[in-house]
Amino acid sequence: MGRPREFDADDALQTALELFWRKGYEGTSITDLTDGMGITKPSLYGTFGNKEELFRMALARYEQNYLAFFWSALEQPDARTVAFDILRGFVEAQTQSCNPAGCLVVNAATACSDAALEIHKTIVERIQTAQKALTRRFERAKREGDLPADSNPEDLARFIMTVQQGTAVQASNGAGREEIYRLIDLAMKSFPGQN
Amino acid sequence: MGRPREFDADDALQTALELFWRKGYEGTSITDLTDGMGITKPSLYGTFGNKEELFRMALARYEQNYLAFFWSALEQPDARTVAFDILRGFVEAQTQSCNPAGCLVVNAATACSDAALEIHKTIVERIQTAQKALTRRFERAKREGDLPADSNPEDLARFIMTVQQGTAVQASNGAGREEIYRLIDLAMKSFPGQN
DNA sequence: GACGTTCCATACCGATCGGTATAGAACGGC
DNA sequence: GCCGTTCTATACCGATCGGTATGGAACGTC
Repeated sequence: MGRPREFDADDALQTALELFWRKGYEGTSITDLTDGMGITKPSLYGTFGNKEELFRMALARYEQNYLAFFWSALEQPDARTVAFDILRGFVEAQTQSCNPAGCLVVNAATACSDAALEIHKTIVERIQTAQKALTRRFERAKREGDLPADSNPEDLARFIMTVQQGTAVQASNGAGREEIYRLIDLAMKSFPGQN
Repeated sequence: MGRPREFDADDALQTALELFWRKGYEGTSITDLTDGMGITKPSLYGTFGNKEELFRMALARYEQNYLAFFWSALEQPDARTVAFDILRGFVEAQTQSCNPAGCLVVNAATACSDAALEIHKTIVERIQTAQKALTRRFERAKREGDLPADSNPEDLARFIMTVQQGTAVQASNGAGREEIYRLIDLAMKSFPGQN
């Protein structure tokens, strides 16, 4: 039924993801995308809807391929391991030499034009969702006696997310993986638990 | 000698600064600028050169008005006070209710289009300059016995900068001043010195 | 009051933005 | 071989991008 498409939609989406990752949502033009993906504009619009929908698909792929560790880290037995695994996982995702440095989500989380407000809103929601999930996990840890009674789960979750966001900026600006590993070792000294 | 300009260049620059701060370099169009500043395009180009030069002037003003505390904090007597004053100063600048949330520099430090590469390079240089100055200050502190002999000044400086960059993202995404104050109190537990 | 100078208002520039209409090429089903 | 369908190629759309040419209005100087 009909002419088969001459490109692999999955490969094309991966390419779009890497372009958005490296250049941001607004910094990536349709021409950048079609050139990189090796397809024409009607193919892009026919397959992915429009630029915003394409970005959302790329974001979903990014979360699935590069941020999935976050949700499994939540299942670690104690709060300190949860926190450390999350930070290590983020750093790995942000400093793979075969991928753009930094984090697609953080890159899209700061200033943006009026035209990109909807995308920005989605990004902020995603961050809040993760931060809330981490807060819930730390609340559980506190109930389980895993975190001290005087600790504040919300503050601890915000701290971990903040360090992650800071490392994303550092990675975008050229910091290496080993340096950032030392950084999170240092940051973990603020976290309650085995000193 | 000639007709006097009908607007205050300083006010106009302040408005441009706030627009760039809120919407980013690429997200702010010339029309956004002229509308906000209440001037016409020839006036903008006659007074400020072009968009890139205007941004650089706005950046200089930003550093002067909102980041000057950084350089005076370096003169505090001990490393811990230096670090704490820097973090507090950043949070104050990023969470003033009369100004856009977040940090102009961090907003411009992540992903960007090819067209903005020069701006991005300048921003990264600025961050590196500050980070290096902080490293030098911590090296001095180590020599003075103010930091432990086994501490790594470069890592400590990177840590402070990373927390600052993370708080900028948090502020951009709506975190309040008090929450971020608690955050940096927590972060300072990783820093060598009194408890 | 004419003059050179500077600024402002309008209209315009080529290029690019995101997005689409049209037409032809490549397939499966009959 | 013909048909309906789905893809691709090209050309095009209005809007906006950053930036400028032109012409008149407002000044200080003489």
